[in-house]
Amino acid sequence: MPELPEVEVTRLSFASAIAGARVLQATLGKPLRWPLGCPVQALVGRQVLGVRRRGKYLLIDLDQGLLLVHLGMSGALSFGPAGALPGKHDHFDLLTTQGLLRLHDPRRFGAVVHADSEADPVAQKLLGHLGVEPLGEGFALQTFALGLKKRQAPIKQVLLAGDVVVGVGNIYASEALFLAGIRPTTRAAKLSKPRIAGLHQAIQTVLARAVQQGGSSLRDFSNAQGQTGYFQLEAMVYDRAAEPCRVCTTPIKRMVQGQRSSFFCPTCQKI
DNA sequence: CCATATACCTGGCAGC
DNA sequence: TGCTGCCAGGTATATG
Repeated sequence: MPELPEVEVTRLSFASAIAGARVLQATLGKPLRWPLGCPVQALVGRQVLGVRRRGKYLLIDLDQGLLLVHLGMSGALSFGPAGALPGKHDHFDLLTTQGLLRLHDPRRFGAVVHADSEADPVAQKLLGHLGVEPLGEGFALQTFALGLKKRQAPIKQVLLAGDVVVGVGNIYASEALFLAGIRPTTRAAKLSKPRIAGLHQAIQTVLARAVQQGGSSLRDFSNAQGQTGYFQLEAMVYDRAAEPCRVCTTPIKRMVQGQRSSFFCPTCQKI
């Protein structure tokens, strides 16, 4: 579920509500992808200063250190009045003076990690290699082109790798490549400058639009207020194998790259 | 350094 | 109904 748009939509849905809250209690459920990295009791008494995002990570700033939250494949946060006991798939609770922040994550590929600062090696191990933010000022065409020129791998896989540009996952990689008219199999280094410019724009267009639409809710994504997203309704290719292209009616194709599904229109995406 | 495969975990679905 | 196999939004890690 969670690519950049879903993570950003989640952030927007609880950041202001939790800001200033004091942690009353913290609880862990089953193990997540990585250990918390500090005694859970150490979170009690901390104050939440705000919530930022880096790639697909949420950074919850505390008065001492910060929490890095990743939603993995199936994670979702909720923030609201405390009440219900944790369910089978609720694996992290942060009870605060302003509400309960809860991580629901059936597959447990997600994580909550404490670090003393962003410069902390614990944080750097997760954030250090990340590429540029596609919706930030720093997403320059020139640097993007330079990054792609060094890579012989298929463009789809370079986008997913996240070391050139962050936040583009399996849905939005396919969608951005469709918008740019580029085949997912094209080697990144072989893209011409105009095609790179088109992709640079397409990534921003797709991600910004998805944020506007509240993200994609394929099965179970919802923001911290429990609201689902609608971008999946306007997806051009993702999960539309054999369905007619919305532009030219050619059946959309599905293929596998790096053990992940890619979707494209063989007519609209020639090279 | 780069490209690709593997592992982690649970649930939903199609097919028999 | 129950079993099996496949599929799913990610990414650190290991292996060429």
